[in-house]
Amino acid sequence: MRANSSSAKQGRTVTEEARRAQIVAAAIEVIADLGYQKASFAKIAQAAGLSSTGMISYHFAGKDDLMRAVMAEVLRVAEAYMGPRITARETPSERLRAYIESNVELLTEYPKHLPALIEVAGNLAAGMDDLGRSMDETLNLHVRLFEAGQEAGHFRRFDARAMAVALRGAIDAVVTRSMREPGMDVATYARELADIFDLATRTEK
Amino acid sequence: MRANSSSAKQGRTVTEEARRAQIVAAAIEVIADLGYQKASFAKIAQAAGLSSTGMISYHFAGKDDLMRAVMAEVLRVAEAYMGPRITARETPSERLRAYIESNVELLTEYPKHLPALIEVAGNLAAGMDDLGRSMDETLNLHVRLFEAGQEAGHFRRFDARAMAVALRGAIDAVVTRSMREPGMDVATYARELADIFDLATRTEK
Amino acid sequence: MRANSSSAKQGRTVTEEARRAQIVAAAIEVIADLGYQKASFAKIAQAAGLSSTGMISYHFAGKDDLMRAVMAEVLRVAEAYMGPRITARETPSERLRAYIESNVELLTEYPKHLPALIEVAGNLAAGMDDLGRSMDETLNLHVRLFEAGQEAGHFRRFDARAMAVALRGAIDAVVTRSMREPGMDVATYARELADIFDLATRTEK
Amino acid sequence: MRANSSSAKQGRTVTEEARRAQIVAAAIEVIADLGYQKASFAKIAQAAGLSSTGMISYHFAGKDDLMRAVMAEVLRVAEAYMGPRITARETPSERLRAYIESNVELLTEYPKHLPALIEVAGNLAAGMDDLGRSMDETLNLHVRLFEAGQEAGHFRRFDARAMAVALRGAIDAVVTRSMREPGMDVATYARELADIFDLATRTEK
DNA sequence: GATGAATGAGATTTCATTCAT
DNA sequence: GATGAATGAAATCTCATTCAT
Repeated sequence: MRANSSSAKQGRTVTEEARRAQIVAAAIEVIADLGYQKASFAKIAQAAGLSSTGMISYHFAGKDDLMRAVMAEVLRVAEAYMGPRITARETPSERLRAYIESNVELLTEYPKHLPALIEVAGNLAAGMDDLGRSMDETLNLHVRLFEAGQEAGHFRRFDARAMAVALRGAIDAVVTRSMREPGMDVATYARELADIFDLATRTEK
Repeated sequence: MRANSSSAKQGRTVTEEARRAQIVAAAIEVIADLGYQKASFAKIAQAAGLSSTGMISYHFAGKDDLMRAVMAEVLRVAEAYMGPRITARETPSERLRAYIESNVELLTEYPKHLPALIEVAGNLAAGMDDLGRSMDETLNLHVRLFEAGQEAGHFRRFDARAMAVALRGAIDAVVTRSMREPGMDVATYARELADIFDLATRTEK
Repeated sequence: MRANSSSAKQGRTVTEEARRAQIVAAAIEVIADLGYQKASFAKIAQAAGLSSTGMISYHFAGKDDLMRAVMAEVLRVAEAYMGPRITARETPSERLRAYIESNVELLTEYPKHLPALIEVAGNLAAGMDDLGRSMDETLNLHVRLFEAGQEAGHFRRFDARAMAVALRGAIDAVVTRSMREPGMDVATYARELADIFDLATRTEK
Repeated sequence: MRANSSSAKQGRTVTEEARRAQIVAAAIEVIADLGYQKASFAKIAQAAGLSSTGMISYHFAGKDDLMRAVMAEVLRVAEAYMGPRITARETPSERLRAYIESNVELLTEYPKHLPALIEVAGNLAAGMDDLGRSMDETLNLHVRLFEAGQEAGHFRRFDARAMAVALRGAIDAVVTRSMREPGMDVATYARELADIFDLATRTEK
């Protein structure tokens, strides 16, 4: 009966892990293409080449659980791509720029991941507090980065949380825009965003 | 019968206009509280004190039509509130600050309006291109504002569209955050956002 | 309150009679164009230039009552058109031919009437037995016509009721066909039908 | 999921085929008894012993799809019953008579099938052109049969299409009549109809 | 482990009808 | 006499989930 899985990792076989990955990948595709609303189990199963939705229910405890897995996967990919590019830089300013640029680059490398993330995050059901918290943690990361920069004297004094929210929102807006305007020149946006937050954070003369 | 109303104003009686307003108000409330997804006609009818969902279908041609009306109402309120506060200022910099601050203030004055707008905008069904375009127009307004400021020498040279997207996203992120954190100190965010975009746009020394 | 009218004539004012006629005419049009199913009060009211369906409910006791009136009107028009053309002939054979031809001609003169009749007759709700009986009467008329012809020696011996059913069905089929094929050459069908039933009824040898 | 089946045969399991057949059978029953209009999914599901209308939507893409299946089933049964009886005869005249008689006999063998077919055909929604065309093909079959008979000299010269329309209409009228008059003596009608069209088609002396 | 089938709740929409004015 | 507004039932369809095999 396979008492359904929660998002916490349990003992899973290799095949099961593969199936889950396949479903999550299909979900990301469908969510990015059709939006959260129309991303029904039926559509996802079809995209994954499965013959029934039962298979999804079998591997995930419910829609929420699947969405959790989608977010986790996107965050994993994002961390893998962006992490090294950020830590390769030394100063907070350079890291901030690297963060923005690598984040926007993700849009080119994995065009469906960030759109899917935004769709899911924008439709978090009440009671999925854990997911909300996981988004908050990402935000807190930004906050700490800004605070560290301030303490080191690289950044001017500003409300780190407000800056983090603005940064998140600005990047998300670029993602959203790229959904509506597929052929968009993403690189320009990356550069401009980096400039904006560089000017906004740098120590005033 | 009353068949189908489109979002374009037609000959409507006073009572009908009142009912429509009542329904739209209820819809804004419900959307802000429960999210776009769970804002069914049933919930909205209940919030509006109507006995059946048929009443909503009677006054609006469908969910899309109602959503159009919701957006129109929010934009109307926003324009009425923000417009005078912006035009009262003279320089582009001051107007930019007034724009940001009055926009965030709206969150205090009409706590459900902007959240509702964001929910609706984030769930635009395919084929509601007119709504998408109406959002684009708002963006274009920003673009023109920035370009005007640049030509007048008040703003540095930057990609006006990218700046507009960033601004929109940053403000929306504050709105979104305030939804998750009801007691939030909004004024601080307003001031910080204004500072950020002041620094990001001002002519470099 | 105008306790609603049944199809039996009561004391009606001139204006009321005019309104009823206007509604019936609109109903015939709509039924012929859209079919019985989609001929809702809303569509009929719209076609009649009325602002609400309430007006129809006010003048007719219900959908059944309206349909009764539609049938009565069509039968009235048919009788007025066909009656004289039939009685102008003398022999049963000639009258049979005149019946068929004038009936098909009606399709040209009043293109919506017979289609509407067929739609209504084909969707008689259970419990509208009176309407069913009124159709039966029309059929009985045919039966009597055939029997009279047989007794007078103009027609061969056949089951008059079966012949009547066949005739009714053949004519109705032409009407139905003309609905699906608007530009159809109706005259040919009229002539052929008349030939068929002439051959089928005439005294053998 | 099973999403949507079209009327074209796809890979279906045995169980599914059985369920579909069961639903179609129930639909034929309900349509014949209550008429097309009142044959809602709810009634059909009940007649089929299903617990919900969802089951029907699961197996058929919509009401249209179910109706298509109903027509296909009736035509299949009719062909299976009538086909051999017709081809057993040699001359066009005999075949015509066999056609009529076997068609009317169907009414005794499968009392609900032809009534259901007529109800469905009479309520074809706009946009179900394929169904209309499938009815036209049946008609064309008649046309070709008549033309063949004419060329072979067995039939007099007449408009084959008009004759086909008359034949179809006459038979349908018998079916319709048998619906209103359940205990009707169908055999008499069969014989009389055969006589009528024999006389109407035979080479004139 | 996996599949197809079944379920039942819930969504939007349409409709005929009624009622207060 | 007439109108617009309101009603509530019913219809089709979609969905996430469960279950037997």
